[in-house]
Amino acid sequence: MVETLVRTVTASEPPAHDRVYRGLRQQVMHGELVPGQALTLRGIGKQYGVSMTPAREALRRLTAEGALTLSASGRVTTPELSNDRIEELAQIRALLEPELGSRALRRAHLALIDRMEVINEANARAIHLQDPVEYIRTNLEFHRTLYLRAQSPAMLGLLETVWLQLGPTMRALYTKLRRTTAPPHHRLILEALRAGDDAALRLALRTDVTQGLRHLQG
Amino acid sequence: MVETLVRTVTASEPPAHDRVYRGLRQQVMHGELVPGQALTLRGIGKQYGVSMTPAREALRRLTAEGALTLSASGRVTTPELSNDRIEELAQIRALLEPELGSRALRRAHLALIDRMEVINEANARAIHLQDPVEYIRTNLEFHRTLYLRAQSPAMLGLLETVWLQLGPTMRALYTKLRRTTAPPHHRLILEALRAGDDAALRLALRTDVTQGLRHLQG
DNA sequence: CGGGCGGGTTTGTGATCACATTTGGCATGG
DNA sequence: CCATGCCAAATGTGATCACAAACCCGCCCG
Repeated sequence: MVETLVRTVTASEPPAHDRVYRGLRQQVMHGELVPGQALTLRGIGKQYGVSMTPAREALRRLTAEGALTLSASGRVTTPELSNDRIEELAQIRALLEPELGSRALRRAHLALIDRMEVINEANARAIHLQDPVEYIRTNLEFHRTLYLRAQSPAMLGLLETVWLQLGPTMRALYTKLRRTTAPPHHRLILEALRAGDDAALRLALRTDVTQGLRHLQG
Repeated sequence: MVETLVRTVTASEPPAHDRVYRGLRQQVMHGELVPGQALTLRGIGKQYGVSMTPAREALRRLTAEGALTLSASGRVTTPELSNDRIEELAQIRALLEPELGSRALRRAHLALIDRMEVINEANARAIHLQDPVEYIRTNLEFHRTLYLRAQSPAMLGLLETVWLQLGPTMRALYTKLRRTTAPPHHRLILEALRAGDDAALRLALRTDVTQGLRHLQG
């Protein structure tokens, strides 16, 4: 355990804890982890080739964002959300996403819509291939591409913490219902964007969000 | 530095990093810290009688919530918000708080309103005494008492991170304008609650939030 | 055959240390 | 008087260790 004493610094790499954080964050948000999955300091450390200290910081950061759950004894797991909690998080999405979409609408140009179109095709492919992680990833990227244009970094930041909390659950839901049909309301979103129709866009975003998550609830 | 080797454990105290976190969080949210205030690991550690490790975890957690800002070199300070950012955070409050109030309205009973009345009187006292920290504290407690009834823990959690981000700025604003007049719209909020008027409550909350922060913006 | 109890193992917590980078201020030179 | 370079102090980062609590699993007793 002494082989990495010399860190060949090429160009000031990002800190180790940040690398660990980003890796885990992506795993959580994209649904690569199942709800209830346990994460240990030494396990994460070994996985990323670092000691416990950076692993601890990464986990602390993620739990602070709600991406992970801290048990009373300090154990860290991916969250197992109650149906009430899922419902509430969906309502938060339904509150924030139309607002972000509406703000983005004024600034949306054609290149943006084209880019969303491309992402949406990748999303359809992921559905056809039954690839849950890729489905979640492209779906979030579709939405984020739009919301980035809203120029509201704080609101987008809040929304991303909501996505983080839903990550493992979305994965579980997806593998449970195994949909093979096309993505539901993305076409409506794109049409509203092209038409510059604010009300239609808000509605399409809201239904896309609530529809996607209300399929379980039982 | 070896005097605390024996930790007289009486009844399983909370972890040190949590104690540090709570202390700092309250300082930030209540505006006890000025924007741009620097916090060092060793300084925090000495202040709370712990080593760097718990201090680091507390700071990491707070920066993850947006309560503190991390410079490129890893230094931690309280945030100095741009006017745009203040405006955006106010808009988020204006989006979340009417929603939370509306949800609480159905479940609000007289005892709750009485309690808010008491808090509001303490708030008026703080204004009269020109006590910014106590003003901010009672003002937030007034709102939180209402929102707790909404039974929407995730949404309230998001809102609290917004409050956290605004904490130092609210302090700076308060000491800058030194208002001595009564709190603006709290009476309207209480009246709407008593009347069970959803629309009036939403409006009163929204204006209370935006009014309070739009006084600077320069 | 089921449930409580034990003990080895795993795990989080906090302290400490070495190290590289950054910072801040002061002297020097223009 | 201001800019610049330099050095000591301050600071964040990551590794390692000791320790107590929690956990897990199998054994034994009822």
